Amino acid sequence: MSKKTGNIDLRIRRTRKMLLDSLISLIVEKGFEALTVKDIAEKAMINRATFYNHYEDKLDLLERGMDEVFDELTQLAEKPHENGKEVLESGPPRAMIAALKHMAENSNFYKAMLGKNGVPAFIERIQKYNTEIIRRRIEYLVSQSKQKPLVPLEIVVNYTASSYSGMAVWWIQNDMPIPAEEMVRHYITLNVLGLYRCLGLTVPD
Amino acid sequence: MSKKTGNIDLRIRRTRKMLLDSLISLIVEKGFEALTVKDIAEKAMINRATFYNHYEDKLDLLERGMDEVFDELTQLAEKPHENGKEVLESGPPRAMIAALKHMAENSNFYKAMLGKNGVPAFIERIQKYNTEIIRRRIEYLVSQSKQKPLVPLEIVVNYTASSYSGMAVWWIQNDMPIPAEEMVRHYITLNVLGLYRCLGLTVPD
Amino acid sequence: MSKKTGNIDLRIRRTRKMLLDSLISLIVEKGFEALTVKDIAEKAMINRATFYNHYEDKLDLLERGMDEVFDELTQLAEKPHENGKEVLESGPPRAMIAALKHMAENSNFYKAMLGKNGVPAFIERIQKYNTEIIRRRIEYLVSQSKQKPLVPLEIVVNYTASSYSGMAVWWIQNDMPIPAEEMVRHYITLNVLGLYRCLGLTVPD
Amino acid sequence: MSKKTGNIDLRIRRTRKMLLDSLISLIVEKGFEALTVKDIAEKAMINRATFYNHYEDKLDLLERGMDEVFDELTQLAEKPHENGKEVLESGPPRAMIAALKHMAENSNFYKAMLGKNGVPAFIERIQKYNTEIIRRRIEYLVSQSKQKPLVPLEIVVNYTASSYSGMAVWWIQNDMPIPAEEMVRHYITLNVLGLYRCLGLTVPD
DNA sequence: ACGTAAGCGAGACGGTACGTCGCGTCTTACC
DNA sequence: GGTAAGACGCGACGTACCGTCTCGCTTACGT
Repeated sequence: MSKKTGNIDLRIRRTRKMLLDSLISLIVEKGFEALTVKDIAEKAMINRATFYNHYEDKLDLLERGMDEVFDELTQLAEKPHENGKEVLESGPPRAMIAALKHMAENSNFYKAMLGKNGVPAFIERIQKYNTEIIRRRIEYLVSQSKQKPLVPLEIVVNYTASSYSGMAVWWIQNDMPIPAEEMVRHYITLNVLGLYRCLGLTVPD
Repeated sequence: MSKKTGNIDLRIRRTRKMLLDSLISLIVEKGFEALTVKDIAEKAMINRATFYNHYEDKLDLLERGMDEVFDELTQLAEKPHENGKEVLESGPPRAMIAALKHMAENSNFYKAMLGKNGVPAFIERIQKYNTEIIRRRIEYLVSQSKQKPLVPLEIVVNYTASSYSGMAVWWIQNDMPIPAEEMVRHYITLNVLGLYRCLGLTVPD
Repeated sequence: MSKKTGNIDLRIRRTRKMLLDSLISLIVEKGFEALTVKDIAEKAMINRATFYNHYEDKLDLLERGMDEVFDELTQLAEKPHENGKEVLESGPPRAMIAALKHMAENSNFYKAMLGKNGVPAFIERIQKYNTEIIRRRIEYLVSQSKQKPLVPLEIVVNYTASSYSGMAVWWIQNDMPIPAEEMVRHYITLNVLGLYRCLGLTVPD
Repeated sequence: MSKKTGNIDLRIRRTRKMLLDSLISLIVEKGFEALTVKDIAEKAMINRATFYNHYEDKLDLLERGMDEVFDELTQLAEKPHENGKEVLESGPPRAMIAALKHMAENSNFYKAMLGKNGVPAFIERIQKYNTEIIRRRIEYLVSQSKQKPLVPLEIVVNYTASSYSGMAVWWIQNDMPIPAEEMVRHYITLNVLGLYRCLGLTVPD
C-alpha cells in the first residue's frame, strides 16, 4: 500500500527530508540561483558527497521537491471527484480556493520561487499545470454553449489561465491582503462580467 | 544632447556593442543562466579582463542592454503624445500593436528571456512596465465611469496586466501564429465582453 | 600445529585467499599504488566492507601476503640445515639458485613489485632479507681468513648484497634470459675474481 | 643565452620554486605517497588551483624537480671533459666523489626518495642513469683488454652498477658515516680485487 | 542435526582529496 | 587611456575512495 515510501531506508528518508527543508528555507533566504550545494548540505547537516548520492544537483533536488508540491496540489484539486458534473460546475471556485490556501500555507516558498529571484522552470511548470485545469473548464463551458466562441479557444484558455496565475502571484507577493475566498470571487467577477461592466462602463458593441 | 554616446571613446563603444550583441545571441543559443563571462568575451572577441572594465558581471551587462530595449519600447508607446485624451482612448490598441511588433522583431531574444530558461528579473521588469501602462489606462476608464467598480482597482489592474502579458508571452513562444493586430483585437474582445459572452454563454447575475 | 589455519572458519579462509589472489593479479596488471580497495574487493567478488573485516588497508593485505612469500623463501634457503659447515660452504650457490627459481616462478609478481611502479617497502624488505643472508656468509668467510679485511665489513656486506639483488632484479625484469644456474655462476665469478680479472685486465696494485 | 629561465614571468618562477621547495620538504617529512597536492600548495602558500596551472599532479612536479637534479648531476659528471682519455682513466673516481658529495648535500631529499617511503620511479631513474655511466666505463675497459670477458658484458655492467648504487644508498641512509673519498676507495678496491682478496682469502681457480 | 553465533552482502554515511571551471583582480606590455 | 595576455586567489563543482556503520540473510561450527 504505502509502497512508495514505506520500505525505503529510514536514513534515506531522513536525509532527503533534511535536504529539501534546507533547500526551501535557503530559497526563501536568498533565492535559488544564489544557492550552492554546499550551502544546502551544510544547513541540512549532511555531507556534501551524500547530497550527490541522492540528487544530481540543486535543480534536481528542487524538481523532486516540486513534484511533491504538485502531487499535493493535484490531490486538492481532484478530491471531490465523486460527481463529475458537480465538480465541473461548482468545482473551480472550490479548487481555486483550495489552491490559494495551499499557496498561502507555503507562502514563503512560493514567494521565493515566483519572484525576481525565482525559478523560471517552476513558474512555467505551475503555469502549464494551471493552464490544463483552466482548459478543461473552458472546454466544458464551450460544450454548454450553443454559439461558436468569438475568440479562438487557445487564446481564451491562455487569457484566462494567465490572468488567474497573475492574480495568484500578486496575492502571494503582497502577503495575501484579502481572504482567498474574496480573491476568487473577484476573479470570477472580472472573468465572467468582463472589464467594462466591472468598472461600471457600458460595453461597446 | 550628444552626451550619451557622442563623446565616448570609439573603442569603448565598439567593445560594448560587441559584448551586448554577443550576450544576446548567446542567450538565444543557450539561455542566460548557462552563460559565462568567458563565453560572452570569447564570442565578442574581447579579452575577458576588458569585460570587467565595462560591466560588473553578466547581469550588469544584461540590465544595461535591457535599459536600451525599454527605452525603445517606451518611445513606441509614447510617440503619439501630442494629444493626451486621444492617446488614452485609442492609444492602447495602437501601443499594444506597436509593442507586439517590437517583440516580434526581437522574438528570439524575448523567447529566450521569457521561457523556462529565462531571466525572472527581466520578466518582472517587463511586467512592472506593462502594469504601469495598464494602470494608467484603467484609471482613465474609472474616471469616465459613474459607478464604483465592483472589484478593487488594484486587482483589476493586476488581472488585466497579467492576462495581457500572458497572451503576449504565449504569442511569442508559439512563434506569432496570428498577426499582431488580430491578437490585440481578441484581447480586447475578451477583456471588454468577459469570458462568458465570448463563449456565447449567458451571464449569470 | 594446525593452529594457523586449521581451526579458522572456512568462509574466512576463502575470503582471505580470494582477496590475496585478487591483489596479486591486480598488482601485475597495474601496479600497487594504482590499486584501490574497491578494485581488489570487486575482483575477489567480496564486499568492500568485508575487506575491512580482515585487513586495515591494501598495504596490510600486501604485507601479510609478503609474509607468506618470505616464509616460503626462508624455507628454501634453510632446508639443507643438517650440516652447518656444508651449508655455509656450498650452500649459498644452492640457496641462490633456489631463490632465483622461486622468483622465476612468480616472476609476474616480482616484476610488478620491483619495477618503476613497485613497492619500496617490499624492495627494502627483500634487500634486508638478502643482506642478512649475505652477512652470515661473509662472516663465515672472514672467520676462515687469517688476514684483516682490506675494507670495513659492513661495506663489504652491503656491496655484495646489493650487487646480488641488483642482478636478480635485472634477471627478472629482463624475463630471465639465461638459466638460474648460469646467473649464479656469473655472479660468483664476478664476486670472487673481481671486475678486472673478469674483463681480462691485469689488476693494479 | 639564459633563454630557459630568463624571460619567464617572475611570478611563475617564484610560484614554481615555492612549490618545489614545499614538495621536497614534505617528502622529507612524511614521504611522497602520503603527500597531497593540498599539502604542497598550502605549505607553499600557493592556491591549489594555481598548482594545476603549472603541473598535472604531484608526480609531474616531482619529475620536473628530478630533471633539475639530474641536470646538476650530469654537469658534475661531465665537467672535466677537456681530455677524453684522461676522463675515462681517472674520471670515474672523481665523478663518483662529486656525485656522492652532491647526494650528501641533498641527503634529506635523497634519503626520503630512496627509502622505504621512497619513489620507485626515482630509484629506477637514478639506477638507469648510473648504469649508463658505468656501461661506458666498462666498455672502455673492455676495449683496453686483450681477452674476451669471462662474463657477459650486460651482466658485468649490471653487477657493477647495482653494487655502486647500493653502496651509495647505504652511505646516505646511514648518514654518511665516512668521507666520500674513502667510500669510493673502498668501492674500487672491492670492485677491482674482488671479494675474496679483499677478505684475505686465496682465490679458487 | 540443528540452533546459533559468525561471517557476509548491501549500501548509507561522513570525510578528504581530486582535477576542473568560472569568477573578479591584478600586472605588464603594447598601441 | 583602452586593450590583450595571462597569472593568481578564491570557491564551488561533481567524482572517487576511504573507513565506519547498521541491517538482514546465510552458512559453517559446536554441542
